[in-house]
Amino acid sequence: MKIKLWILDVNYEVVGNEPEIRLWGITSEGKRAVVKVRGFKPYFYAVPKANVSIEKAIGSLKPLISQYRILSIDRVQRKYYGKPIEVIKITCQLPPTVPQLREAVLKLKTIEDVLEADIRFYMRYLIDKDIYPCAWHEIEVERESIRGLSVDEVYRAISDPKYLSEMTRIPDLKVLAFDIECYNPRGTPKPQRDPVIIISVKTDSGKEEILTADDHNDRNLIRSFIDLVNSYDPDIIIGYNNNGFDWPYLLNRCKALHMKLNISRAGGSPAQSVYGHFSIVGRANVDLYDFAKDMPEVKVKTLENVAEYLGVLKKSERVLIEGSELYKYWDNPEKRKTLYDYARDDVKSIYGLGEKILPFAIQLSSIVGLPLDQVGAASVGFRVEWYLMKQAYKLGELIPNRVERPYTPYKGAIVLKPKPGLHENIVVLDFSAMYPNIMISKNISPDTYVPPYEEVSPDEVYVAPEVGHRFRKKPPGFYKQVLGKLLQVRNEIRKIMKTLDPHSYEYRVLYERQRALKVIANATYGYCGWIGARWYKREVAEATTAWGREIIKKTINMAKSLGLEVIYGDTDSIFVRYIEDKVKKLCELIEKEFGLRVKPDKIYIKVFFTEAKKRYCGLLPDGRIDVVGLEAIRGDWSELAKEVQEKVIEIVLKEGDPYKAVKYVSDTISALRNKKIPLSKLIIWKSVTKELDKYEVKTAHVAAARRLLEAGYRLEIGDKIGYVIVKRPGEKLADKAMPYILVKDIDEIDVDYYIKKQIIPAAMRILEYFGIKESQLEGATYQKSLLEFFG
DNA sequence: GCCTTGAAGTTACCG
DNA sequence: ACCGGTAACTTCAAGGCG
Repeated sequence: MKIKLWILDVNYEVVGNEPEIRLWGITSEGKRAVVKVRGFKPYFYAVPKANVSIEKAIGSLKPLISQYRILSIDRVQRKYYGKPIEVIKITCQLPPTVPQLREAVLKLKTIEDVLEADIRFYMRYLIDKDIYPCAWHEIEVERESIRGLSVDEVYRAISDPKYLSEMTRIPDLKVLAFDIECYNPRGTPKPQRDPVIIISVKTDSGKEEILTADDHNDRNLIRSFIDLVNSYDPDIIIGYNNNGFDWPYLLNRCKALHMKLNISRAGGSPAQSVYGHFSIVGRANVDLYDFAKDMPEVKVKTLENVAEYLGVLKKSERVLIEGSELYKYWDNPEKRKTLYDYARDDVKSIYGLGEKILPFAIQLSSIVGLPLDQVGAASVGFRVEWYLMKQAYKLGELIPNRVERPYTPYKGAIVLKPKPGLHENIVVLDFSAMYPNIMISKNISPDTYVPPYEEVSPDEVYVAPEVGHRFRKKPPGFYKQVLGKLLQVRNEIRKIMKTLDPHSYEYRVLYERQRALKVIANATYGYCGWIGARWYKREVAEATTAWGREIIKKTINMAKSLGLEVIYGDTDSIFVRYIEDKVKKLCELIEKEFGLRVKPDKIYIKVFFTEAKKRYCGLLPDGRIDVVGLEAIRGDWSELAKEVQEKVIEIVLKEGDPYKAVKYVSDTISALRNKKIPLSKLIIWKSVTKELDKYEVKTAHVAAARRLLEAGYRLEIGDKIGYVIVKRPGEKLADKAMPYILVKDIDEIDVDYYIKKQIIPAAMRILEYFGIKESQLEGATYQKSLLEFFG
C-alpha cells in the first residue's frame, strides 16, 4: 500500500544488528505514524593519494574489512570542487563504527583524506533520498505491529519515500505549549534542591492547565505533566528557553526524584542532541527563544517583551512577577492565585508565539532540510550549510570536510560620509539581493576560482576589481547554481502569492516560505567568508565585496552625472534627492550597466544626518519616523535617554522647532530631579559576552553582574544585565553600577549621571546641529555647584 | 605625583 | 560559532610636566 507522510522527526535505532531509520510523521489521513526503513547503510569516501592508484588504495583497505564489518568497497565517480574525481566509497554495517573506521582509514599511507564521514546517519539518509522534514512524501509500505510506540500506525517501507513538492498543505498539528515555575527562595533555583511548583500547559485544542505541586513536593506534579503529554500526544512541544532551562531542570529534577521523564513516542525521555537542543523522539521540541533571537527590535528578549512585540499579549494586560520573587507568591496563600495567573499568562504567551513563529520554522526546516526541532537551534551558518549539503549531493559534488583555519581579514563594503544636516525629499535606492546577485553574475565560487599560478585566457574569466581574483565564466559554479535556485524559487512563489487572497491560509504558507528562502540566500555571502564553513573560500567573499564596492562607486558617479545629489550610501544603497524622472533614468542605467535590479525603497520627506555614518533619522510620507543607528534604538541606553531622543527627533522632523525640543528636554531633566521618573526608565541593559574573569577592563555591566552573583543569582554568557547608576563613592562608573533588582529606593540614583551622560548626549546628538548649546538644556531648578561654575 | 591624551576594550548597531 | 564597517562609551596606561 501507499501512504503519504508529512515528516516531523527522524531518528535511527540499531535493531538486531541492523540500522533502522524511523520516519515519524502524520499521514494524509491525519494518523500519527512511523515508517521504519531497513537496508540503508552508513558509508563515507576515501580519497587516494595522488601517486597511488585506486586499485592499490582499495587493496590497502582490505585488511580492515572484517574488523570494521565493511560491507563494500567501491570505486565511484564524483566531483570535488567541480572537478571529476574517482574516490572509494566504503560502506559498513553500523553507524557507530564510522568514526573508528574513519580513523583507521586515515592512518593508511595510501589514503590522502576521508570525506563525508562526519554526517550523522539519519541525515545521510535524508540527503541521499532527497527527503525533506516538514514536507509530504509518498511511500510504498507494509503495515507492522505498533508494539510499544505511541503512534496510530507503524509501517515498514518497501520503497524510497518520494518528495511531493506540489503538496504544500500543512497537516493539522497537535501543539502543546508548556512552561515551568520553580521554587526559588535562595536565588536561582537548583534542581537538586528546589522543586518545580507549577507547570502550565496550553494546547491547540484550547485546553489550559495549571498543574501545581503539593506544597513543596513536585513528584505528583511531574507525574501529571508526563501523563498529560502522553495522553494529549502532541506533535510539537513548544516552550520559551525550554532547551536552556525547562528540559534540563525537569530532567535533573527527575534524576533527584528517581523518576523517568518518559514522554517520547518511543517511550524515552528528552535527550540532549546536536546544537544543544533536546530531542524527543517522534515529536518536535521547539524552543521559540531561538527564533526570538532573530528579532533585533526586541532588545531584552524576555517572554513578556517578545509576546508584546508580536502582539500576542500586552504587558499591561498580564500579570508580571519579578523572577526572584516567585517563591513569595507560592508561600503566601493570598498571593498564590496571582502566581497561577502569571503562569497562565506565560503559557498563553508561548502558545501565541508559537502561532506566529511555527509557520516560518516549518518552512525553514523544509528548505534547509534540518528536522524541525534542530532548525531553530542550529546557527545561521549551519542552516545555510545543510541546504548546501543537500544541493551538493544532488549535483554529484562531494561535501568538503570541516577544517580549522586561521582567520584572515578582508575588506568589506563601502560606507559613504553623509552630508550632515536636514535634507528634504530624499529617496533611498537599494540594490535587491546585491551580494547573491553579484555571486551569480560573476560566477563566484570555490570551484570556479582560478588560482594565480594557473594560466587561463582572459576572456574565459571574470576578474574582480581591486583584488584581482579570477573566476571561470563557465560552467556555472556551485554558489551560482544554489543561489540561482533559491532566488528563482522565491520569485515563483511571489508570483503565485500575487494571485492569492492575502488573508488566505495558502498565502501565509507561501509568505513564510519565500521569507525563509530570502533568509538563506542573504546569509550565503556571510557563510562563504566564515572560516568555519565547509565551503569557505576567502577569495570568494573578498571578490564579492570588491565587486560590490565597484558597483556602488559607479552608481554614485552615474547619479552625480545625472545631476542627482548623493547624500549618503551604505553597502548596497544610495540616498539621493528625489527627482522622479532622473531617479527613474538612474535605475534604468544601473540595470543596463550591472544587470542588477534597483528599487526605490523609501522616500523621506525629511532626513537628518550628523557627521556619523550609519546613524540617521527620517520622516516618511505616512508620518512614521525611521530611526537608524541612533541612541533611541540602541538597547544599551536607558529608556529615559531613548525616549528623550525619540521625542526630540519627532519634534525636529515634524514641527521643525528645535526650541520646543529644548523645552521638552529641560522639562524632562526637571522631572528627573524631582524624582518623577520611574526607576524602570533608568535601567541600562548590556550583555555579558564572556566569562566575568575574562574581562580586561572594569566595566559597569560586569561590576553589576558580579553584584548579582553575590546576591545569589545565576548568570550565563549572553545574559543581559540591567543596572542603574547610583550615588556611591568611587571614581569609576563601574563602582556606581548596581543591578536594578537590588536597588530599592529612587533616592539612591545618581541623577547627575543620567542628566550628563544619558539625557544630554542623546538630545545633543540631534540638537547640536541646530545650534543648541548644552547649557540651554538644563532644568530651570538646576543650580550649578561652585566647582562646576568655575570649572 | 598629577593631568592629559590617545589607545584599547567593549557593546551594539548597519547593511 | 554568517561577514566587515562603524560609533560611542569607559578604562587604562603612557607621556609630559614640574
